[in-house]
Amino acid sequence: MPDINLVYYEDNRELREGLAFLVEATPGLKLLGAFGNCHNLPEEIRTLRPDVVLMDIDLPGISGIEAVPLVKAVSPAIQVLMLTVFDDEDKLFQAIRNGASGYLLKHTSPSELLAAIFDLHRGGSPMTASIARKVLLHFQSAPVPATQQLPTEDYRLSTRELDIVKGLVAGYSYKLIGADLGISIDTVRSHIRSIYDKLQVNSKTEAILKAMREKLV
Amino acid sequence: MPDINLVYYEDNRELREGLAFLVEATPGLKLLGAFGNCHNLPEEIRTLRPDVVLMDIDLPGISGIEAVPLVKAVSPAIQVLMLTVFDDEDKLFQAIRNGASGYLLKHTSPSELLAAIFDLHRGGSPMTASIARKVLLHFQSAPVPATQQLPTEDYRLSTRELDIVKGLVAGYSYKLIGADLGISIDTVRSHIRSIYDKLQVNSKTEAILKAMREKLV
DNA sequence: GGCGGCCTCGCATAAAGATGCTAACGCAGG
DNA sequence: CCTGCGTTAGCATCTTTATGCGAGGCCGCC
Repeated sequence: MPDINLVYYEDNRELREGLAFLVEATPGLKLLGAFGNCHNLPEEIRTLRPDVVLMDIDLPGISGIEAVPLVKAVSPAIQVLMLTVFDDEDKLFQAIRNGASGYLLKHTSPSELLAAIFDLHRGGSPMTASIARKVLLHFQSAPVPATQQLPTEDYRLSTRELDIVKGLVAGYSYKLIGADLGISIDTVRSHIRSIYDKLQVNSKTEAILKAMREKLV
Repeated sequence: MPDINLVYYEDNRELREGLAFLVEATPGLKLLGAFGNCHNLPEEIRTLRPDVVLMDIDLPGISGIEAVPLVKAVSPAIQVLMLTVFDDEDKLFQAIRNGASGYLLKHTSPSELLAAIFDLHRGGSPMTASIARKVLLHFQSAPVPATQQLPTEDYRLSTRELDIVKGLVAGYSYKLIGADLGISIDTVRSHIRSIYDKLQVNSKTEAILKAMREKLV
């Protein structure tokens, strides 16, 4: 099996060099590059073509979290392992949503870090147990996973009324909606009336918000 | 620190005895009981009062998955670690939803298992990397905000301007916003001006939509 | 055939919003 | 000290929305 090719983003020079040393001493791993920021990330990733990217979260300029989608944009197959000193919940979930595949706290021992890299490359998602707990809790509390099926009350809007609502949600004025649908502004008003009636609102704003929240459009 | 008290449910006698041996040989752990099925689980848990329950998934009669809520019913503080040979996705998520805090494949080495028990007791959620990957994938695909984490451009709205935007997004009229913030409607207008300027829009609707989409509020 | 819902259009008025111009006050920074 | 920005405020004017009242055409249904 060929070596696992790594790229490392970390603004702290000592850590960067420490890991470089660690990786170079480990058979099966190859560090293609280590950088202090993500400003040239797309080019770096494109030219180096790593298998795994180690990403510090708190980078100056473009944060590690923002960098994840950039990596994934070059190639979704590249696995990103987040490294951080803080187990900030928000950042954790942002990183996960952005496509990170692993999440380790920096107090992780070198041997665990190395194991994590191999795990990651094997298709696993190594994470610190405390991180994993947070993820599980989200699963248990929030009904995030299954398709958030709110009853989506049926307001019985006609197709034309839905056209109008779409226009509203698109941010159009009555005039524009009318032009768009080829009807007069007064007709638009007319439809708006019945829409308000059915949605039980009395302003454009409320209608839009309700339509969006209940995903009528 | 007192020992971590364990109870183990596993129908395979060899495994049961193997783990009993392993635990007994480990300082800091104490096995209070090991059972081949969950038929008397509530009583067993109530009387033994373990800190951690190790639970095989494929048990005859009441499955390990069904058993998790029973354990949690006795005391939600008890941590449940699932052990299984199969990494069946459905079972995994059922177990998580039922309140399991950790999830290991049985090919896990004894030392990792022991580490997992300590992790669990410390508040972590040990899981095999491949299991963790499944969990993360659910996070990435399922959630509604899966659209994309656009860089959330910084429009440099002042705090007051954000107050106003919140009001808009809440569906309030200028009058209401003014009343809410204790300022005159003309001041609201004034802020609205600069908000439109910064957001590059020119209607309430556009501002609201932009604010919502870019989650400025 | 008549009833009701939907789509169309119009006029009118009142309320809300958009925008131009102006201006006072305080506070931070050059 | 002067400048810039945020916050406050007022006035004027035009546009957009909200709503009341009315009306004709089309279609499906009892």
